[in-house]
Amino acid sequence: MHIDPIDIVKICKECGLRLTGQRRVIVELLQQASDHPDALELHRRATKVDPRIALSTIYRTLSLLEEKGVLERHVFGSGPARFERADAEHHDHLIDVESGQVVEFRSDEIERLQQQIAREHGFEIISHRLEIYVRPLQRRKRKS
Amino acid sequence: MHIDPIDIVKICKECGLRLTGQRRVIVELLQQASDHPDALELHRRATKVDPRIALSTIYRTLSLLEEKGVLERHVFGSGPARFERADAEHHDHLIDVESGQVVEFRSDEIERLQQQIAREHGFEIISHRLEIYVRPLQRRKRKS
DNA sequence: TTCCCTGCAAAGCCTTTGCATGATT
DNA sequence: AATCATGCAAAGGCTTTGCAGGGAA
Repeated sequence: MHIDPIDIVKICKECGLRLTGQRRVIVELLQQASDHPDALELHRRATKVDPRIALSTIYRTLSLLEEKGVLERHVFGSGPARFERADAEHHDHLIDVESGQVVEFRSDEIERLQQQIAREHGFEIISHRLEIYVRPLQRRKRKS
Repeated sequence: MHIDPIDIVKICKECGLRLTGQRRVIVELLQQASDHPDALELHRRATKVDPRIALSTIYRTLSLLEEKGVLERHVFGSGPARFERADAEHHDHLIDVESGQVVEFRSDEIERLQQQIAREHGFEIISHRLEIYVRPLQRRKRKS
């Protein structure tokens, strides 16, 4: 499965936004990220490239890119918002509460069931989120 | 479907907690609530019964009752935490983004699929949340 | 040159916490 | 009487915002 890179040049051109160094850096970092970093983590990574970049710029850029549909914002548990590239194909998340690791999955069947449930209640779906909080499976039971 | 009332007397007795007027009031309000109020809203309602009750007491009591398994905490979208009685049977939520109304539903099939997905990834489920953000269905298309 | 964008600091929202007072056991 | 719970106010985390200076078009 190939994912097109985020074309920040094109996005800025189309939206009449300015192509700043900060935006380039943030997009590049999100491009590379295989995890789901939050604003602070992104700021840590960004300052390694450009030490002058401000946390507020991170927040502003993330909101902007989310608004343009380039990024998705997730809030797991009661933690800070975490971001990832908007995928062409929607997916949901398994969150390992012990390690904090996030695993993506997709179930067409669950998607279908949701559509059905919404329709039965007289609604149409705008968006949804499904988060499954998990821990690694124990093969054998043992004494605690 | 009948739901047993929250027995705050019993809960306090069992947990070695004190049965205060504030706790009675908060539990009583949650008992009656058919919506999913947040702490501030609960405080508004509580002060009508006892004007001296503090917001921090609301928060403390809500956390306490959540911890005891009496209440469930939900965070919809980016809003404040909202609370409801813990039901014997788990359910998920449809959130009408236009009215803010919350509709509960349950799908055994979705529950089953989640179990299966978690297992396939080598995890066991601790908890999960499924929120479907919706708007009322339009019967006919019309010009905007 | 124009205006958008940034950095900085301050404020905002929701929630938690420290501490002295007050209530329940 | 001994604790535990409360009220009040302050602080805490995350995020947004106001504003003046800086940079892209």
